[in-house]
Amino acid sequence: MEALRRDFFDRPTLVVARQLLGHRLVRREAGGDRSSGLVIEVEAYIGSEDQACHCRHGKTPRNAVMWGAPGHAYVYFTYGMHWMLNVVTEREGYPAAILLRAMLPLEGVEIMRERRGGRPDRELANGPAKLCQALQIDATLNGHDLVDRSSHLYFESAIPIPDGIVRRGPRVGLNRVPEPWLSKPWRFYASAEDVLALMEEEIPG
DNA sequence: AGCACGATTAACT
DNA sequence: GTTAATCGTGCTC
Repeated sequence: MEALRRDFFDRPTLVVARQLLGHRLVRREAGGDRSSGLVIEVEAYIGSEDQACHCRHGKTPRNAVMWGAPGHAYVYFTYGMHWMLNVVTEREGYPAAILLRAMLPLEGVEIMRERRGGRPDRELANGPAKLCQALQIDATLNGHDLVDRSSHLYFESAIPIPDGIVRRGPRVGLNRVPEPWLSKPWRFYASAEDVLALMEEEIPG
């Protein structure tokens, strides 16, 4: 499998968000083991006009990575206990990123179970904070280059997700965000069941 | 199956 | 002082 290249992320954010579905997020553990999963849910945050975007009030120490080069990780802490992973998109100087909201675990399921406190498998990474907990993602990965196969966290191309199983809708969890931003259909997702069925078609048995 | 709530910390118009 | 791109629990129907 090939790592995604930087120019994959140097495109309009909605295009990247849609295309990111079905690609594999790989965590290289300290001992060299891999854990990974297929991206099945994302949300786009685009520009300082987007009133749901962290960059709506300009550049700050927290959101600085979003203004930088595409293909880097923007990791932030929220609600006093949760980490969120984003990948930066578009040209340097234009703040945009994609929030990784859910993945279908494939490799390293055992270590994910441990990190997730023995929760049922379908709850290992079906939320942005759960995904980070499952892959042990925190501030040390903020600003990390995700376009680098030798690094601790990167993307690999995996299976294309057909339009037929892609769903789209408003971003979730937004507080006090005005229209039209509140209703922008900038969330893209596919059900874990549909993606599993797709994988069985590709590789019968 | 769905809703309400508390947890807990860092950044900040 | 207020807020937050969430999660898990506990309660009700």
